[in-house]
Amino acid sequence: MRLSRFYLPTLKETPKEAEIASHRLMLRAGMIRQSSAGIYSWLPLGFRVLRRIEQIVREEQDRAGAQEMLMPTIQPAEIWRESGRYDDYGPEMLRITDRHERELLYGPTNEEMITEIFAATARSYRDLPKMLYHIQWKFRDEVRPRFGVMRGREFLMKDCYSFDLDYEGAVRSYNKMFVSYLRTFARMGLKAIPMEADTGPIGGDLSHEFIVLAPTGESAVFCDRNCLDIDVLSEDIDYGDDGALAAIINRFTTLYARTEEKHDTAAFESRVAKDRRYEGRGIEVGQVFYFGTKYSKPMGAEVIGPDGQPATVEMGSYGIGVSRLVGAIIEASHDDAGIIWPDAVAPFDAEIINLRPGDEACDAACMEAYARLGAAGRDVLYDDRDERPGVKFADADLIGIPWRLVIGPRGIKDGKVELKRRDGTVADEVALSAALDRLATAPRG
RNA sequence: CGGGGAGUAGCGCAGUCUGGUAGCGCACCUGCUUUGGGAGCAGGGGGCCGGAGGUUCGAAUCCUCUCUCCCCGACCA
Repeated sequence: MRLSRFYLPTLKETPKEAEIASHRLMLRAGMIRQSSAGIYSWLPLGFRVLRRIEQIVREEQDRAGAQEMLMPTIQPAEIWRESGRYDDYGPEMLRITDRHERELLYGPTNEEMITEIFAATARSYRDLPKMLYHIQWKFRDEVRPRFGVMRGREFLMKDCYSFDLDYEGAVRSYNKMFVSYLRTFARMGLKAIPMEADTGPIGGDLSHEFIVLAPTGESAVFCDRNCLDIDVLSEDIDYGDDGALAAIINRFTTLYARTEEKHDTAAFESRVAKDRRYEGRGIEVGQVFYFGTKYSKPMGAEVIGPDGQPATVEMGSYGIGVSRLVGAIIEASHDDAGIIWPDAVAPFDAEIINLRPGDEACDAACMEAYARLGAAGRDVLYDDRDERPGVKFADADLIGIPWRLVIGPRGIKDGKVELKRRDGTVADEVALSAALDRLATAPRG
């Protein structure tokens, strides 16, 4: 993509409404534009990131055995009356009436809808287990939306629902999602720690929040440093091996990891040696939750069991805040100049900066780089604009593409270009061909 | 929902107290000069001053009502 043709309305000054880094940087980098409180349009740069995050979530859901579907944003009030939540939900639910005076709502979540679908179609225990998910826009009419996409009213969420015949089955599903989440966040370059979460009136210990560590996070978190060192991506995970999954989960759940709401200083200090105590801040990006028959019972989601008797299905739900993740990743990875995208979610793999468009040698070198990287399957942003170098460097820092290839008249007369990582780990003056070899084979994360 | 603040050009702001034909910086357009970290000079375009009523010869400015947005708190993927 040539930057001269790309719709990238960057801002030099910060819009005054943006307080936190991710909000500020997303606005400045031309990723989003606010429509009304807590509701945003996603401009091309932001949309690219959103799609990449969504795709990682999708791949890891599929890998864990969940199946993608799509449910509507608008739901009938009726099914929420069946579950008893229509009145419980309160003013956070956006209620709508259509021309026939039918009561509708813009879905804040989909337990009722999926349960209703499942109840109407599942017959036998042989239909179980199942895990179904979708990635869809939701709406919660927050009293006070803030922090940009981190706490919007409209947000993109992946929600998955599991259906099992009994508690043991539900735990297996829960474990699959738990491990899937570990992999999902790790692939995005995040340290996400599962922390014990409130299970509300249902009780039990089967709920975890996944917290991304970021110094600007909203809640204080306390955990054993050993949590930070577990590398889930290097393992070959077999989702059919219940024992292996349980073992991975045990490694986390036996370690102390809690948010401030559940933090217990005495327990922390007795369970975690002093040098292993980690205290920081974090952002919740996902939650896994077992809730048994809370919805299946009132909505009649039953199957005939092996014994010929009807059995109410055991359910769980598993959410990931996809749009929130965009903000969370920026909170976890930025500096004063701008965003530092992890490779796996970056809007482009590399940016080529032509310091002197119109200079024959620079143009030729840039076009060679652009063509070669494109042929190697890289997504490249080519800054061919007729701007001064300072403007280009500043925009490049701001939008945070992981690799930067700077081609200017000074270097090119010696056949040299500058190859840099946005995160500062690489800054080399090398021959163009060497830089291209390196970029063409660099991991995409 | 309680408390605070703000709506004036795309963005950041001044002007409001003390009414008198709307301004600054950046951005944008044209030309020339520049070109390795947000260039210089010259010229130019762009505003029903959030909206509705009112007071006045005259309202961005005073009065009334209203809408929106932001911050702190309570609440949340």
